[in-house]
Amino acid sequence: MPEANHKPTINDVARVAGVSKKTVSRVINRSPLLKPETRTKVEDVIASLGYRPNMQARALAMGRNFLLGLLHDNPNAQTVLNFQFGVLDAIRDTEFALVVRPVDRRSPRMLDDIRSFLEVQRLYGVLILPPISENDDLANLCREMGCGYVRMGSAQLDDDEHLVQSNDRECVENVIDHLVEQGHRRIAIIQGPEGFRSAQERWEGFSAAMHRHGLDVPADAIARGNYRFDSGIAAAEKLLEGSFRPTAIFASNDEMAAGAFHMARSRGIDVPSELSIVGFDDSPIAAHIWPPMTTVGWPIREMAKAAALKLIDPSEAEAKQSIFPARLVRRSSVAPPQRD
Amino acid sequence: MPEANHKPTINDVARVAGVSKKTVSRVINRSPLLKPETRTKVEDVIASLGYRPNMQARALAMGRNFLLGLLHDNPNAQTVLNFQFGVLDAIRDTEFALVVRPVDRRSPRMLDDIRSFLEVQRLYGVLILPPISENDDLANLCREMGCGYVRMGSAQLDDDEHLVQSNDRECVENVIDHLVEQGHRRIAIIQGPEGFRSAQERWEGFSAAMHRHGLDVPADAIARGNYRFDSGIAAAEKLLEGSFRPTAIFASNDEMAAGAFHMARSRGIDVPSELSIVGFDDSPIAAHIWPPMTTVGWPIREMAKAAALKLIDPSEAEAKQSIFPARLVRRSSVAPPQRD
DNA sequence: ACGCATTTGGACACCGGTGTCAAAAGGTAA
DNA sequence: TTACCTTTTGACACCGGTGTCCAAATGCGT
Repeated sequence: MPEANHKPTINDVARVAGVSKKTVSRVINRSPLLKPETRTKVEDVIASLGYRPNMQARALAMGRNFLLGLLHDNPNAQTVLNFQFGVLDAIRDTEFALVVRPVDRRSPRMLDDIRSFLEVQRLYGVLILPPISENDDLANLCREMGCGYVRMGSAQLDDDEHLVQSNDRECVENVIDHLVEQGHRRIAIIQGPEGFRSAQERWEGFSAAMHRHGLDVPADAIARGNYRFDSGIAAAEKLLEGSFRPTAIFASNDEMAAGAFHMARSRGIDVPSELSIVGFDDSPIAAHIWPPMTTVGWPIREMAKAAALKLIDPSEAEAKQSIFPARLVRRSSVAPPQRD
Repeated sequence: MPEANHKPTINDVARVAGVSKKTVSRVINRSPLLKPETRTKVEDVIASLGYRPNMQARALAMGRNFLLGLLHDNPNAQTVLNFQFGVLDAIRDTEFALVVRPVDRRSPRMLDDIRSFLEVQRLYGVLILPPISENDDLANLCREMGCGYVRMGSAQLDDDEHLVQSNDRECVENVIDHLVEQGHRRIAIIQGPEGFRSAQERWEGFSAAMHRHGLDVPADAIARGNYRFDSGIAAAEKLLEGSFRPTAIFASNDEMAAGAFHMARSRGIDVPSELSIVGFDDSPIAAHIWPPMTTVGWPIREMAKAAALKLIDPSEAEAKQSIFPARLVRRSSVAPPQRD
C-alpha cells in the first residue's frame, strides 16, 4: 500500500513499475541500453509518483555532488555578480546549484584552503574567474582533485583545458582607433595591476594601436592602478600633472575611469570637452556617472553561461576554448580635443 | 595495513583507535556522553590520519546538507553581493558552503520552483533577502520543508522567527533633520516601489520627520521609483518640473539618487549649490559619483554575518531578532539652499 | 528446433555516515 | 558478593542511490 505523504524513493518507483532499482537508475541516468518501452513505462511511473532522485544519495554513491562552484578573487565585485547571473542562467531548470567561494589570492594557505574546500564539497566542477584563473597551481589542483574546471579570460593554455575569454586586446585597439579618429594624439593609459593578464592584454592593445598610428607613448602617458576607484584618482592625478598633457585617457576598467572623472572634476577639467575618458567593462557605474561613459562592453553573462555549460553539458564541452566579442559602447565621455 | 593514498573513512579511524564507527561518529558530533579519554584517543587518531568526514554521507544519513542558501530577488544587485560577503565571512572556517539562488518574484511558479529547489538541495538553512523576505508564503514553505530560515530587513513577525533588520526609519528621520538644519524647507522624496517594506519604512521616516518639523509634503513633493537608476531620472524630472520646486531631494536608495544627479546635471542644475540630494544604502555609486553623495549606510555585511550565525550557531540563535544601526554618511551632496 | 552472440534486467554489495537499542562496564548500596 | 542503576560503547539496520556481474531474454544463422 502506498504510504501517506512519504517522499517516493527509487524503490517505490521500481516496485510500482515492476522492475528493479537498477533499471530505474538506468532510466534516470539515460543509459542507452534500455528497451524503449521499459523506459517509457518507468518514466510514466516516475511522473505519476512525482519521484525526484535524492541528490545526497547520488552524491554519496558517485563521489561527486551536483554543485557548480564559482571561485573568485576579484577586485571588481560587479563582475562577479554578473558572472553569477550567467551561471545561474545556465543551470536554471537543471538539478545543479551554484556554490560561491571567494579566494584570498594573497594568503599563503590559499591552495590548502581550496583543496580542503574541494575535498569537502566534492563539486561537479568549478568556474575560475580572473585574476585567480591565471594561477596554474589552482588549475592543477582542480585536476588533481578530479574536479572539472573552466578558466575564464586567461591566456591560451593546453589544448585540453576549458577556457572562455573575450578579445580584450583587439577591442582596446578599437578604442584607440576611435580616439584617434576624433582627433586625439596625446592619449594616456591607466593600466591595471601588474601581473594581471587582463591588464597586460589591455596594455598590449593600447600599445599596439598607438604604435600603428605612429603615436608616442612616453612614460608620462602611463600610470598604473589596481582596478579600484581610488587608484584611478591617483593615476589620473599623475597623468594630469605630468608634462604629457593628455587630451584623452584610456582606463583599463570603469572603476578607475570613474576615478579619473573624479580627479578631472575636482581640478575643474570638463569631460569630455577638455578631456576624453574611456573605460572598460561597461559596468553600471559607466552608465550612471556624468557624463555617461564611453567604454568597452563584453558579454560576461553569456560567457559565464557558456562556461557553465561546458562543465555540465557534454555537447557544449566539445569546443574546449571559446572567445566572445567585446565591443565599444559609445556614450558621451569622448569628444574631439580642443585646439592647443 | 594502511593503504596507499586512500582517503581515510570513519571505519579506518574506528579500526585504528580500537573503537566502533559509532563512537567515532559521537566524537565528530560532540556528543556529551563520551568518556573524555575515549574522546581524546579518537581525536588523536583523527588528527594523525588526517580524517575528514564525508559531507555527502552525512547529508544522506541526516537528510540535510551542510549548505546555506541565499534567496534573493533584489533590484539592487550590489546589496546582494555585500550580503554574500557577510555570509561567507560567517561560514569561513566551517564546513558550510554558500549556495546562491535567485528568485523570480513575478513568476507564478515561484513557490513551486523554490519548493523543488529546497527538496533537491535539502539545505541546512536559508537567508532570505528583501524584498522577497516579506513574502510570508515563502517563509511558511521553508518551515514546512524543515529548512531553517532568517528573514532580512522585514517587519516584526512571530516571536519565534529569525529576523535581522536595521533602523531605516529612524535613520531617514536623521536625514531630514540634517537637511532642515542646513536650512532646507522644501524637501521632496523619491519613494521606492510600492509594496516594498523598505520603501514603506523610509517613507514613514520621511513623513514623520517632515511632520515633526511642521513642513508640508504636497503631492508635488512625492515621486515614486522602482529602486533603479532610470526610475530615479524620471522621478527627479517629475519633481523638478512640478510647482513644489524642492531645494533638497531624499531618494530611497542610491541608484535612484544617482538618477536624480543625472537629471539635475542634464538640466544644468548644480548639486549641491542649487539642489541637495541624499541617497540611501551607501553603495559604491554614492562614493564614486560627483559630487560624492551624502547617504545612509547600514552594516549589511555584519547583518548578513549575524543572520548566518543564527542559522548555524545555536548560541547566536538565542536572540531571534536583531536590529543593526544605520547611520548618516556625510559627503558633499548637501549644502544650504540658495535664497529664493 | 537448436546453439550461440547480444541485449536487457536484477541481486547484491557498496558509498560513508547516523539512529536505535541492547549489552558491557563502572559505581554504589545492601 | 550480589543486586541494581547509571554511564559508556558497539552491532546492526538504514539513508537512497550506483557499479558489478551474472542470469534471463531475445535475435539470428543453420
